[in-house]
Amino acid sequence: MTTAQTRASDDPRLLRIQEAAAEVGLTPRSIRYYEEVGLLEPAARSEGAYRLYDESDIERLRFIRGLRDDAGFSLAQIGQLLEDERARERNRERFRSSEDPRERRAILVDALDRVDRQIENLRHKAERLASMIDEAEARRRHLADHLAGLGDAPKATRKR
Amino acid sequence: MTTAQTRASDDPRLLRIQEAAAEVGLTPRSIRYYEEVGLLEPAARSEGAYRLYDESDIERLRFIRGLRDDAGFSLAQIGQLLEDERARERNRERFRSSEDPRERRAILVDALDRVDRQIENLRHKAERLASMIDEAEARRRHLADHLAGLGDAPKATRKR
DNA sequence: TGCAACCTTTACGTAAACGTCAATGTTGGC
DNA sequence: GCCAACATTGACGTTTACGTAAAGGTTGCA
Repeated sequence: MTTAQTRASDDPRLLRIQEAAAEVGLTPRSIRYYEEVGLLEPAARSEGAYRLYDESDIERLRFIRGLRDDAGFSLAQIGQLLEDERARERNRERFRSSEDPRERRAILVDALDRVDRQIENLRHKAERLASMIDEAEARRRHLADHLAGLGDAPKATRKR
Repeated sequence: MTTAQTRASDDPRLLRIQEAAAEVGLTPRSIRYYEEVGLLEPAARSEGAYRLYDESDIERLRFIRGLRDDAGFSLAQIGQLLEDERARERNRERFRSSEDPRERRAILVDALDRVDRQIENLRHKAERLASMIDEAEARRRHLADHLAGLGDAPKATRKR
């Protein structure tokens, strides 16, 4: 029996790799590499095996790029974060399908532990950044004060 | 056994590379590499060309390590930050040795611009991290609520 | 003075995160 | 049904940030 599946190649909301790359600011090579190391898989493949990405793939790619560029995480760390997310999903499933209150509680405690560790980790990074920002702002204030002390602008000081 | 008196050549407060490495939690190789790419130079060399590090070198190495491990900066970025710091130092010098108010003002405006860009940069990273922390904390609260709803601990849950 | 435990430079090896061909297949408009 | 523009899977090249080994010099204690 032939399954008349959603014909991926027809859906205009699916992007080919170059379009997806342009959309999120990556290169096709990077996206393929992320797939190679298990960070994501395209939602579908065309008849001729072209990778096709849907909206959630795009979000995921944006997430990865953000962590890489903005937060400076390695792909391994990003993989860990994504893996944690999947683990949470699985745990929710386990939790829902469990009847034993002791087991349900154990699942929650486990999840709580992991989240705590993750928060600790992120906080550490954030604190380091915060103190760098503080220092920079202190310098900024110092400079601004000096500048104010010198009187105003050099050329056109007066506003008509 | 001998009392291992770590006398470095002249000044006992100068550390050889392995001691410095142990002190800050790096390897000698890394320190040499940082020197190779221009991140620091040892305060002195012994008669036989051993690298000798003083207290300010150690601080600098700690700084580098912190940025690398905690904040996830690349060595190139760290180099940029250290370079900025040296540029600030030079600018202060230029500023002090200048008489012309217009030039002094220009120097300050320039410095202010650079600091602003740096702050912008750091803020971006910090915001990304902050939102990740928020999400994690939301999950944490959610889990904690569920846990509380299940009734209390299985064993000894007395908190202080 | 001897020598073990450091250190030096030089150089090749490696893992991560891609860049860049090359050979070949797919799509879609005319 | 043709063909330019895209895609595929290798496979090798590159940069960063070191690890590691080799060949030899230095230090300092016995």
